[in-house]
Amino acid sequence: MLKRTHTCGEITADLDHQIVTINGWVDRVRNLGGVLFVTVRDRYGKIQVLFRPDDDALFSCAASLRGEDVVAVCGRVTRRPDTAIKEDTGGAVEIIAEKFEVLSKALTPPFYIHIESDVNEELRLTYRYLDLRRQRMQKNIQLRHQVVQAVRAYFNEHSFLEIETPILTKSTPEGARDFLVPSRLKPGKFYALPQSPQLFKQLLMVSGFDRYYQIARCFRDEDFRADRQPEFTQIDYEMSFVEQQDIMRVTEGILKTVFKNVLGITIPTPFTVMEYEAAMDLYGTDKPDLRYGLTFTDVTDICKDSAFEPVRNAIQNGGVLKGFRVPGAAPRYSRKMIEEMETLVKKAGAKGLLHAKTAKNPETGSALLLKTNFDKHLSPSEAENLIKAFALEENDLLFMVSGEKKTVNVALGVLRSEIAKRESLIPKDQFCFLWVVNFPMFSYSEEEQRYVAEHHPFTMPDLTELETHKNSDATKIHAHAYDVVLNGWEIGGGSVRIHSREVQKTVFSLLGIDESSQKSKFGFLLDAFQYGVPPHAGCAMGLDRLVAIIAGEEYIRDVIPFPKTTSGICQMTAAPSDVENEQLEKLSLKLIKDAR
RNA sequence: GGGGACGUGGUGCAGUUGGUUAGCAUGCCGGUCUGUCACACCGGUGGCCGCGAGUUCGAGUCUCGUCGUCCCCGCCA
Repeated sequence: MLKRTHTCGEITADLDHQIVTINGWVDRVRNLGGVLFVTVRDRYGKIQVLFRPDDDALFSCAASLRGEDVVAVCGRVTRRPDTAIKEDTGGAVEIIAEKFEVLSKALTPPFYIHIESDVNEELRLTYRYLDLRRQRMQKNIQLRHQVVQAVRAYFNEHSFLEIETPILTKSTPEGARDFLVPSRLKPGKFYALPQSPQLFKQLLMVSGFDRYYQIARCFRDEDFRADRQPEFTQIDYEMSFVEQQDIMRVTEGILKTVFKNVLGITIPTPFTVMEYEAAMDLYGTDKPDLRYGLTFTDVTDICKDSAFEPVRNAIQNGGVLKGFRVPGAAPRYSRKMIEEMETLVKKAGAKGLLHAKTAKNPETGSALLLKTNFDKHLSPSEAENLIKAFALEENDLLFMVSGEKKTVNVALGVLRSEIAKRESLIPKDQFCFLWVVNFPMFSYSEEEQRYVAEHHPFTMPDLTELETHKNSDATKIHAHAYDVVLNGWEIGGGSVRIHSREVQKTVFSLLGIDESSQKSKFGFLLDAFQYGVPPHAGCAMGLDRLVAIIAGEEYIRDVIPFPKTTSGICQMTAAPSDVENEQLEKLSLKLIKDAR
């Protein structure tokens, strides 16, 4: 085999006149009859090879080359004629072939490799190894590597130890559904794949490894989304003898290093900090995208005596009236589009959508008129106050929703992000980081008729609030938890952890985990908490989401080499698949019914 | 579990109120061509319209079911 002396990307004008050998894939063949051009590609770049007709055998052999054949070419690097150098279609040099070998012939691929074109996702995943050859995926996978290296560089420089934790672990209640792995040696018992290394990293703190990190694979058996896969990767870290601020500074440091090393961008730190409640009130989500405005204004007071019954009733029942202004959008929104918006907020739980458009008053020529779907219920003074409260100008569009506060916020939040998309208000190439802090510790699950942890059960609650509200309304207790948000994506989250056995038991009890379950499920943690526990805190960032944002991708599938489809199938290997009955027997398992 | 979109030569798409021969681009194969770079030009190949029922004289088109992919809700501490 002709072994490469250089990669395709390394062949530049510096090597002019030198004899080189390259290995790679045939990207493209252009046969002009008397002269043959072959573009050869590897992961470092592309280089044009020229076959001249002088050597009949060589030329006719090269003429049979097809896309994706794997070749070795030896020849002299030569400056291309000036007339043959076109802008951005390759370098100033080419290789004039003297010898070549076909290392492997290729079938015609099922989709284009050499050009970026839309391809059915199913097909891409079936032939993922070919999809990964394409420039976009090559770029994304390389980018992912760079991000991981930047992360490691930061941690290594700051005395963190990279420590592995088990993949075969224990199923725990709370949180996502576990993937289970049957045990052969303990028939009828199961391991679980980790949803995160949470408890292990806390135990590492107990062990004295006061700065830990891991690029950790995590597994959750829940349904998929564009930003969710059943297995995903977390940048996981934990520190002892620290407080919330310390973790925030470290997280900012990691992100600063990543953006500097990968994109050459200096991101401003520290990040903006926003209370959970403020995020909900202003943006209707706990992960607001701050690249655009459209923040909400509360106009409950203005309309508390509204003649419009649904609004008045909502307010009298302790609800709110809130909305936001879309500058200059009025002429672009037809009745039909506004109906679509109404459908959207109704899906999100709102009872209805109030909307108004502003126009110049033809009589005065200056004051604004509100044209609304609740005109007849709106008094002139209410109209005027609304115009003031929202700072409305001509041709603005105003949306408002009334009802219970949380529902209103969420509905407006959904609307806000839809409007931002439609109005193209989201700037590209901008990175808006923020911290969301002071989350509620618990929420009440109607379905399960109990409190559930908003973050997780190992999060340190506000101890004063815990004492005050634990026997009355636990939803009033806040948690020392924090999320890092980038462009509307939650890219990470963490908390100060409980390091007291008593507090931990109190939280378990509030979650409805009785004494015996505490012992069987979390006994090892409670035991460990009796042997000297450093105060500790940590965080985990979603690597896939982070890389997707940096790569400008909308779906994390596009930054994962071998992802699964939304139904949890690997198109390429056809996993999950049937297993032999013998395998089941060894595991003491039997299928309830033949699902095949 | 629920809602929505899509499924037509290898690939990306079009296909009108149901109407006789399913188009276009590209790929692929063959030919011409000595500076192309998604080479160009000429010719050709290639389709059980996802699958199964039904309505109809007649279905790519309408109806029902089913399978698959994607998006969203639920779910994801």
